[in-house]
Amino acid sequence: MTATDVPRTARERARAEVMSEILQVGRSHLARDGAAALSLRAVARDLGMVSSAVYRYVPNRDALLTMLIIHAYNTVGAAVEEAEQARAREDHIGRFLATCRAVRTWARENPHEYALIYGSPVPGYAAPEDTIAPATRVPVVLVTILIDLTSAGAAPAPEPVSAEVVASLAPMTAFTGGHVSQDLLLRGLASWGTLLGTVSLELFGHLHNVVEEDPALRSAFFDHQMRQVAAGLGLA
Amino acid sequence: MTATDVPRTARERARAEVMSEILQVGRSHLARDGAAALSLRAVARDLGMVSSAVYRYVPNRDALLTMLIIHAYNTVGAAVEEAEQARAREDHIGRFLATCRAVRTWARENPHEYALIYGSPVPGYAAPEDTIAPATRVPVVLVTILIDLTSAGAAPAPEPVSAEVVASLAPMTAFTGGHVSQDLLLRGLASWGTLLGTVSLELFGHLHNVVEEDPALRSAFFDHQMRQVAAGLGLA
DNA sequence: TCCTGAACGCGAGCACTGCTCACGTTAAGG
DNA sequence: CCTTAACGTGAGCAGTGCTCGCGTTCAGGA
Repeated sequence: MTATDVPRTARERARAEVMSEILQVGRSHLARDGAAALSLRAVARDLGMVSSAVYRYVPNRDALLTMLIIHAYNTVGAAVEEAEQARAREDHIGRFLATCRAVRTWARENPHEYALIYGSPVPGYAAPEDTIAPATRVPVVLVTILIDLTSAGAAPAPEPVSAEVVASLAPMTAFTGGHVSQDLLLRGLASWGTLLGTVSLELFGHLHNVVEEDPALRSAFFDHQMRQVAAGLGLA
Repeated sequence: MTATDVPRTARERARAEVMSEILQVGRSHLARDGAAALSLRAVARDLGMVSSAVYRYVPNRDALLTMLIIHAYNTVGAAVEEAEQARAREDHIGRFLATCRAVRTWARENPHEYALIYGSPVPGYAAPEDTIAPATRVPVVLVTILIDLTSAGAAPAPEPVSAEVVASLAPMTAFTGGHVSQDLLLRGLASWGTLLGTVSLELFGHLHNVVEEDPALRSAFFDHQMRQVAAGLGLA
């Protein structure tokens, strides 16, 4: 069971090690210079290899970017899950705010990673299959809060939603089953949009001359906005 | 007055023409391949020039991107202004929804342009001075609606806002004067974030397996979300 | 135990990019 | 008319992604 995916031979060991080194160097380059400047040759140089050697491990530059995307999704997902699980299960608003704050904090600490996953898609559009699972970690946390909120009977009375809009949510309701009202689901998606929109506005410089730059004030602003969003979800 | 900025000599004429050709070809390349693939050499080729010749007109690639950014801001700004002005001045919710729809429609028609201005910042971070005025056109429309709403006495009763959050809004209130309550301003910023967040989610593929792909359903979903946002602004 | 084939690292090379520079040409204005 | 600045050219530098043929090294079957 556990032995199957653990490297045994020296070669497999070496390969795994080189692989993780490539990823690590790639991450540091991404963090320093951003995705646009990520260069396989530069990564190879840092590793003391010739550039063509990395192609034994990584098919092309986009594949490396994809790995970094997956890593980014996983780190923000882990950060969010940890922050959210630190709150009591019945503290719905606390869990929600913790989630929002964790996303923003992670984004501010890793702006290039954030831009990579929530900014303009860098590789040729089609998100590889492997990215979708990590990408769902944060949304899953949010949806879980909505489910818990509903099963605790604390969800606001759902307002009616047109049949067409209900139909548009089909892929989503396949996940949530009937555990969350369509109305609350829509509000949840809106809050997801507001969260990412607000963080993107801040990180991408669109709050310049709009909201004071001072970090404490920026945090206060963000907190206020997220509390407002929480209120829209029926969270006290 | 008008004669000063109109080209007179043949040389100035030619220069202006080449300049606009560069921009036009740049725009078509951006629309086709995206910002990352924009190449000065390719633009030069399309123009029948040698690559170094374009440097007589454009200092570097980033400058060309900046021009495209400005152009993008202006086209989305114009589209929004036109859509919004088609509504009656007292139809606040109609103006708001028209604005939202215009942004989304423009974004769907010009995804790479949208990504350029509202996605990850491509050039070396610092947004040049020339971009800020065009960038404000859409937000100005939104704020104007809020001002009109307030002066029509139709704004919802403002809820109290902490002193710290008020302080964070200093740059913004410098623009609006006292014409809009701090609470409404914050809600307006949230709706701006939700609008961009929702459009970004859709355009950048984050609604995959979340909201049905069918264009009509996507539009219905977006409309519902924006109506919800409008309700949060006190718009019927 | 040997030996075959796969994995590996290397260096050269292709096509492309941004950008610079010295060079003739051309046109504008004193 | 003639100087000066703007223009377009082509060569060239440094960097990129990616490919390919070459020896080497190692793992596992005969």
